[in-house]
Amino acid sequence: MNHFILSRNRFRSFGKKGLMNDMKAGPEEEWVKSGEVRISDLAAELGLTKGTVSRALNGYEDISKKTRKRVMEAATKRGYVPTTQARRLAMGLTETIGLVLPPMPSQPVNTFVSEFINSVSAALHLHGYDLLVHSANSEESEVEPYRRLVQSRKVDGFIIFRTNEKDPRVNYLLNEGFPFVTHGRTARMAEHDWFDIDGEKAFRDATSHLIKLGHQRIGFVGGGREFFSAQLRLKGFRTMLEECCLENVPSLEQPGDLTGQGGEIAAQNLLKQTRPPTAILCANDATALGVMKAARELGFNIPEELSVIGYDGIALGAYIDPPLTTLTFSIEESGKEMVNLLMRRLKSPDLPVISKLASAILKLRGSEGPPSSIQNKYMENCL
Amino acid sequence: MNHFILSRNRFRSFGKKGLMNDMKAGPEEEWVKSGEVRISDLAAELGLTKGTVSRALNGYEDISKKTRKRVMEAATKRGYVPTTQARRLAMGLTETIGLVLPPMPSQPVNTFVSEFINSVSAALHLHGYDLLVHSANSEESEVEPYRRLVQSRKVDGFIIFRTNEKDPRVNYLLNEGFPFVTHGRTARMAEHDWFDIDGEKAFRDATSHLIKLGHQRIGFVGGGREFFSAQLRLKGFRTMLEECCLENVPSLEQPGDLTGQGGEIAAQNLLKQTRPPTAILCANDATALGVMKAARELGFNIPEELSVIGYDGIALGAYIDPPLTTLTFSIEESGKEMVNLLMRRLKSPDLPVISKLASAILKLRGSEGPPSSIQNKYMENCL
DNA sequence: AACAATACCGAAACCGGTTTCGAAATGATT
DNA sequence: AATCATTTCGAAACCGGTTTCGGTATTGTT
Repeated sequence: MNHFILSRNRFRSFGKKGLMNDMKAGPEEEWVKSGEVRISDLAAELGLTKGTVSRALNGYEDISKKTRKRVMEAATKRGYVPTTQARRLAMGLTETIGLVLPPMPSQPVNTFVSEFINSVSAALHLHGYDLLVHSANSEESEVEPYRRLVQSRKVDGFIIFRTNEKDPRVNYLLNEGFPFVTHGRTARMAEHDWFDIDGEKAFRDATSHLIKLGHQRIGFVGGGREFFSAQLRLKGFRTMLEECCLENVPSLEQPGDLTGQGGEIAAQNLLKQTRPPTAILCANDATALGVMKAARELGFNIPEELSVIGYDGIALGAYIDPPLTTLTFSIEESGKEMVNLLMRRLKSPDLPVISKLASAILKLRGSEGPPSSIQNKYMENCL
Repeated sequence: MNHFILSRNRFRSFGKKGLMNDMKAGPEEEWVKSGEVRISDLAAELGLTKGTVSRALNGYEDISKKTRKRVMEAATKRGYVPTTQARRLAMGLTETIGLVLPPMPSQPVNTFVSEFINSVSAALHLHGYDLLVHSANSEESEVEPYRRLVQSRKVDGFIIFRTNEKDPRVNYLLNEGFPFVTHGRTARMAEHDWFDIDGEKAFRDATSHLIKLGHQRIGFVGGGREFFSAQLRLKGFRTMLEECCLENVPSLEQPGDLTGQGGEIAAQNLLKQTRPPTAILCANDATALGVMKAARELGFNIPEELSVIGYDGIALGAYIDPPLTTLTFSIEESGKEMVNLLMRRLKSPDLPVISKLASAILKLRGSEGPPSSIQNKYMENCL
């Protein structure tokens, strides 16, 4: 809503059509400037009404084959493309999906967001949908952007990622009954469609891998408590420790914040202990990079004296020394699957919620190995 | 255009308004489901016509203070927000800017895209514009996505980045007379607004820095010839060599492709020479990481035996060993400036083209230093 | 050949806003 | 009190499509 005062008589170009009709008689009939022909022009040119032209182009069966052909030929010849806004208004839908970027860390290290946007956008396009990307203003409430987009009816649904366990965005949209799909689970995951990577299994795998290498004191650097996914990764770590009869040492579990700095601090806390861990699992690659940096500064050789494993599969992890072993998953698949879930929901809003869990795979690149002094006295007890 | 046949009598919910009017009499008047009140509802409720309500809300001066207040209060009370699609159709604009993601390398290396999208989106929002992100299908022509968006009138203008010297997208849009701004210069930069980082100056600075450290054999790993910006960086490198009376050795200029792999290959070509360079300048950070990897594998210590400098300022560079010295610039500023240029263009299409050149700064992090054997016999000749 | 069924298209309403234009109500002027 | 200028609002067109409904023209049937 504009609250400032406007002069009433603003310029408005009426009668554009007359000008166009003149142009169509011109000599260069084939070079049509894009998007200047309206359905009414086409109708007038063909001696039909715009309703008929519309039905012909949209495949209604009450149009004769001959007329349909005539209309379609004229349409392609004149380069007619329906104006999206008008079509959407008439049909009562926006054919647009919203994606709100969460406030970014000042120095993002992974390329998840751009890859994700890319795959989501591509998948949406196959369904004739557009992607509206909105950035969150860190000064306002997290749900505000969603509220704006819903109220102004700019989108038909949302793609949400980086969910928290208690997610205000999810609460808001569930309350509104507005369609959306999340990348990541939430406390209310039984009430909405979601896609997620099985981080718990991923960290069981990674932990198991380290244990098999002979590690018995394994550190863990997590994410904030608000990130459900980070909690699940921690759970996977603990589960596998227990399965292998390894003691869960609280001091070896350090909180992090999914950034490099957080990793540095956590690593210092871990490595300055009298009995430091021989391996550290990190909730993501950024954290792992911080851990590796701190380890170097404290004189730990990787992987001889300390194994490090991350999560995210960032491409540049392959170029550092040593290359970072990490858990990877297909971002492209994530985008595709989420779009499928969302399209299904838009088509039939009352279907039961469904979800999809994909798995991450451990990409061994060299930042882990057997501990320097193998002490596998407990190993016989378990498999 | 749908070409499949549809049955003619599809369900359409007319008369939704009657239902709504019933609801508004209900007991829970304050909990309004978002976006269910139309301007006609508001008008009926107030005993006004929708034209009057519209003018009141949009600040026309032919509405009495009293009426305006009444309307605005009712609007906020009922939670009225105009339907974007309808408003845009009536006003003949989309208030949307398109951004087409170029086909990504399978492993994107930097976070530029997501940061850029974020800043562009935020800047657009300040002007009441939305950002439509479209992904390019690698199988079709580069301009096809642009053509589609123009023809269907989904956007009012474009933000283009990663320009090539001869850029088909630029040619198409110039030909259409469609507004856009580029991030990066092109062969036709005199004909369109653009924003760019002064890569030439950046590489003059970096080269100068290395020369002052005592380097005399400096290698350069570039990007493909199609990237105008990479060419300009090369130019800056050459210029500074010449200014300092250093010989330009062709074998020290290696082509690259802006990826880590390309950097590895180029570094091998450089370092296996009988007189390898003591420093290597890279057209971007991904390349620099590849160079560092290859150097390590060939037994070169960085920075003692080889200095490496990149370009992009990726955050990950701070976490590797040694931390990567690089040329950085503000992506946020890029986004903001480009949006400013574009908004200006949309407001007054006939203004002369303008451009803005921002500078990168050399962020010293430790991957460069004086060469092991200082031979600065030429240094006295120049400053 | 008369009549019912069907194919085909025009007319008009509708989506939800914005803007123009003119008329009625109000206020100022003489 | 009559006249004129202003303020204020209603009526209606418009943006560019889609969809409903009804009326001809055409075809099919016996």
